Amino acid sequence: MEHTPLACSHHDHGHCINDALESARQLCLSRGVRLTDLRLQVLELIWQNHKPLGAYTLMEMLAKANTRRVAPPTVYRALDFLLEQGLIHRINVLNAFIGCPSPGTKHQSHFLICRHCGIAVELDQPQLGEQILAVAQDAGFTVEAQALEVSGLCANCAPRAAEPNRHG
Amino acid sequence: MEHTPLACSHHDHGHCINDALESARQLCLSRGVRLTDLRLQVLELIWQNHKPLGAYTLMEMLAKANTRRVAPPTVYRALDFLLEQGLIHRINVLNAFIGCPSPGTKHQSHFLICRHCGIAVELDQPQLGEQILAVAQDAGFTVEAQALEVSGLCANCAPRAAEPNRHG
DNA sequence: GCGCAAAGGTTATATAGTAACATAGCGCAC
DNA sequence: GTGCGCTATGTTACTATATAACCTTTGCGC
Repeated sequence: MEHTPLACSHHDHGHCINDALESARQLCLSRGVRLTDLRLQVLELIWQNHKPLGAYTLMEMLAKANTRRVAPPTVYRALDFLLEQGLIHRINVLNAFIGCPSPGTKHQSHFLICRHCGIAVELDQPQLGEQILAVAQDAGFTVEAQALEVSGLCANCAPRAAEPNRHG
Repeated sequence: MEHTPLACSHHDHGHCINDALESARQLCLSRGVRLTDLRLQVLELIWQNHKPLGAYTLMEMLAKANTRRVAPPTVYRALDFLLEQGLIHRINVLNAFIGCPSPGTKHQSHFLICRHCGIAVELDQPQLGEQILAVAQDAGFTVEAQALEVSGLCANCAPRAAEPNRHG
């Protein structure tokens, strides 16, 4: 299985993937839920890089990895499972999905999304979540989910990126 | 034109609408852009209540208000214009659009979205935007847009709303 | 009036997501 | 081991959301 390198910075991404898959296995085991082959494969594909993947892209990748050709419901069911278990997040602004680097700990879905390289980085800032929670509670609102999606240019792309948004 | 009342609290919504439309007219005038009949009508429909409206719902409303029957591109172009001018916001998690109560002032798209009554309330908390900006900048990120979508139950719905999400 | 640019109309199609029902795998009582 | 029941996956068809491409109309300066 080919490792698409992280486009905008250099790190040991194999490590990312392995960690993620291992955590996923542990979590599912401890929760008594089944991380089936399909679900694992989808999670693995999502972790190939740090770019959110659309459900249909994922379908193509599954077809190319050829092991199977799946229809939309199959992919969506796997994604639903992974979402429920907190192993992935949905990026609404992109209609796409990305792996969660710390699925065990309760946290919000806060992302920086580069429009140039397409990478989405999850923020780990509990106090930001607290702040948002506080503002909502002040308004008498009962929070069930937070989705913060900040769009712009990442540190690597900002210098060389001009105007248009092209994901490469 | 019928005024759908705000479901979860009582206020003079006619006032909301009139203010919004008047600001829109002023803004477009001062910017030298054209707030055409169609665009105005779409904006007016969006302001009928405080629930985000989908593009296709909007199409039906236009058809019923009968003045015209429009195809998707027509609606989307009007929506694009209104988005560009900052007169409406897009709620990604709902694939829907809602009026902006203060289109003149630069601000972010921060919403509390009630899953029970469907109402979305825009937060006006500049310091929250600043905080998010600061976090992003610390990560070397150049922010172009913020989208904060907090889902849950509003003050009016929380007491009587049990588990499921039904929009009424 | 003429010509340009912007707005809107029309057709077709791309992309994203779901409903409903059939089949397969797996654990367990017996 | 057989049969039952539950969960996961396969399959077909469809709904919902959004855009491409091209054409016609309108507003407006000259």
